[in-house]
Amino acid sequence: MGTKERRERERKEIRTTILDAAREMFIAEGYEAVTMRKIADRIEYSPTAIYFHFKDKDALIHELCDADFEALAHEFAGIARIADPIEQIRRIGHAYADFGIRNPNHYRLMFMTPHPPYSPADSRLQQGNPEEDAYAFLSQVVTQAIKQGRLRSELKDPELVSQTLWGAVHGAVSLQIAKQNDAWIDWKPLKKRVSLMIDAVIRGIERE
Amino acid sequence: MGTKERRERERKEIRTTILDAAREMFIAEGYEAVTMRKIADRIEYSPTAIYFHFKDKDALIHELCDADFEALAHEFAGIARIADPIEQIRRIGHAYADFGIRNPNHYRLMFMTPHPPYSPADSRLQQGNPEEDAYAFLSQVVTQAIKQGRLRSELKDPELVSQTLWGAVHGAVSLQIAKQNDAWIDWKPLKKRVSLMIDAVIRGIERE
DNA sequence: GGCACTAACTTAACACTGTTAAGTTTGGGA
DNA sequence: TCCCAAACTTAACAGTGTTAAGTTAGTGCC
Repeated sequence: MGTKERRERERKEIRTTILDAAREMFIAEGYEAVTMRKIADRIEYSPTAIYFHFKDKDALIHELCDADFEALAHEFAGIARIADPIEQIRRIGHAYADFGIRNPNHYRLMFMTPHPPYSPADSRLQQGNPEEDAYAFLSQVVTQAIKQGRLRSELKDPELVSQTLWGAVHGAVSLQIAKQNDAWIDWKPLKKRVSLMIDAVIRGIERE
Repeated sequence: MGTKERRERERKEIRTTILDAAREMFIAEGYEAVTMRKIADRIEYSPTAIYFHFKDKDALIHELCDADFEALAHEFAGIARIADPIEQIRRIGHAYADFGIRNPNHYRLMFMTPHPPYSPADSRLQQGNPEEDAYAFLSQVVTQAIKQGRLRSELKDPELVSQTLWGAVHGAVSLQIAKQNDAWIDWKPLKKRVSLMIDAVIRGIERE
């Protein structure tokens, strides 16, 4: 009696169809372009059919982003093998910036848009697991750096340092995304800005 | 025959009434809350009346933000009297962060939201004038620091340094605005994050 | 085989949004 | 007094997310 299984499989398939259509539109044109009606058009269903598979538009987009949080954590994974924690921090910074620049629309939604409070319990990702939680990975590396006496002596809180490192690179990336077309500023090449940001902030926290 | 003048004065008055209503809603609830109909309700006009005074919603909000760009530049003005350029940079950083935290909704629109290309010609503010252009003020101070040999010898481009400094503080502020309610992260006190960011990045660019 | 039930959909509508076309009021100038 | 133009209103359009109600089709059971 594999009908139940088949049903569930079909259900998952159409779920994926919806997600794929949404992702494509989202990457190409951003959040506003992902209208329920346009998704419906593309997958040849009625708009309401989507609500059978997702609570609302937010839930849909949220699921899209969850996958990207995981992808980010995975991009960090290769860095785990490097021995020097300072070099690890540098690599994390560059990997993070690359991710943001490659996925500006995801990045906007993940890190530049205020959301209603969202509990880790709502995510399928496991908080604190460095393989799935990119922030946890950074925090782990910073903890290592502190333990090894590589940071200035007054920097004892790995969370505070992690949040500062994150903020620095996020600043460079998010200004690029939000203001790259702003003619008011004569923007220097992105790569230079990111590199200087990472170098400067690392130099600023490193023990001399 | 002061009727023409009176007409114009009345026109300006209703313009201001609209702007004031919009600003209030905008501060309290953000961009989405500023609907043309709600503004109209509050000032007891029809929604279409607003279009007589502003091209569209974007133009209205834009005018709101222009005033805030100027306000930011004015907050910097007091810093001009300080002699030490490094101390000036530190003060600019703190003033900028304060501004963002005090005006999160303005900040979002000014620095966290991509806009269609916007030429300096569209603004009533004068680009490059440190009294009206906050970025120009920062850039001026950084130029001074370089001239006085206060920055590391490889840092010769004041624009690149300014953009990095801006990015760093912007990173701390914008993460706070976008993610302060995100339970995934155990946020350290904002003040500590901002201070460490400014100290770290200054130390990272300063000549030893 | 036929009945009933339910998962998976569709149609139609609601309450919003920004925006515009067309019509109305009002008050000053000739 | 007539006219005209500025300043407004009413009504509508095209779009949005979302939901209530109705339909279809396929499975499980007697």
